[in-house]
Amino acid sequence: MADQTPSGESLLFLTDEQLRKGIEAMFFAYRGFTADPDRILEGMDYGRAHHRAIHFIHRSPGTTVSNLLTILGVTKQSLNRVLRTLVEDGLVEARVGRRDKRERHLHLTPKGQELERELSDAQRARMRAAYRAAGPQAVAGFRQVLEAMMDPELRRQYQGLKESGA
Amino acid sequence: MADQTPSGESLLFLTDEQLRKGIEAMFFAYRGFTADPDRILEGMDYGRAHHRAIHFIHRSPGTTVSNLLTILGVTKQSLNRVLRTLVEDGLVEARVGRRDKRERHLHLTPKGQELERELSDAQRARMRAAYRAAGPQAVAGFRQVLEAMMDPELRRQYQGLKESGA
DNA sequence: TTGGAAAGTCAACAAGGCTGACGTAACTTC
DNA sequence: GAAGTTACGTCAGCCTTGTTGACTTTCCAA
Repeated sequence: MADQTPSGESLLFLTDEQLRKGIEAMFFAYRGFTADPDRILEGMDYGRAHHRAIHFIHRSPGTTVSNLLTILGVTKQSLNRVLRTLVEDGLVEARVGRRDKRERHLHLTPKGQELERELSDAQRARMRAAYRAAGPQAVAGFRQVLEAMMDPELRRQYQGLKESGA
Repeated sequence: MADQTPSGESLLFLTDEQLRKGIEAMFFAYRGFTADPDRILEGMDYGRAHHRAIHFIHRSPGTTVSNLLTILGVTKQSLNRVLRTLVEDGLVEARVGRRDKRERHLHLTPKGQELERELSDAQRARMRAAYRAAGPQAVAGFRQVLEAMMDPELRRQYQGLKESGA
């Protein structure tokens, strides 16, 4: 959809100048996007990597370590460092799999859920303000462009996650 | 603007679930956004930090070090390390200011411009594909939401940069 | 002339990526 | 039941990119 370009001038939105603005918008917006959780995390012993792990464990409770590895796109050594501290500090529980005992199924503890909520409340508040300011139609466009910007493999991850909640 | 919500159900786009999707879209899209330059840079001695410096020097030739500091939001020690290697390698030229000789005005050398073009060609290609797939209206929404998501100070940076080219 | 801004530099450190190698338990296949 | 594979953890070492703190040089401006 949205492929009809009735006249040549509709392509003005594809000029290098327009693209550069989009690139810089991504850069500055991503700074804002991570700013609130970063602020909350600093002072604690955690960083952005812990936030990501917590987010996706909350998002998909019971997910395995290797699932998380492919979603986050880091090495197991890197993820393990993060996960270990979260388990040690009692924010994440790693339950041995029932069918396959090699797997560890990850869950947030109540304490972990509390931090998750604090972080996502902050991040959602900013998203909500931005969404409200821009309006529903802009939001739809926002999501379309972002989705088109993903690597195909990541897009599948995103879409797979997108509806799996219900 | 865009605040008219004729009926309650227009606010459906502000549910926590919608916001979570937006958050994950940002996460995955940003990975795609940086993937191509990262690929080009790996193997060279440069990283994402060098790319950012090169981008903004290209964008605002003659900009000073402290301008760059506020735009990039890093410490001068961190930026200096990047800038030093770029100057040593002959990609960036730091000209002593004529009015204020304390300032260094930064320019890309032909060699620097060559790398800049390679990097931004890759990044623009992805943006262009995403823009084309989503269409002009979606692009407008995309930019609106991103702009609303920035910190006010960063938004001023962005907007200040936005038109200064012509 | 003096205060302070702009720039650069040295040193030390931390977060969070990476690779490589190795170990162990558990599942799968022959 | 032996052999191979998978999932996970861990040790060691390295890199990039961020941080703070302390210090110097230059030089504009009050």
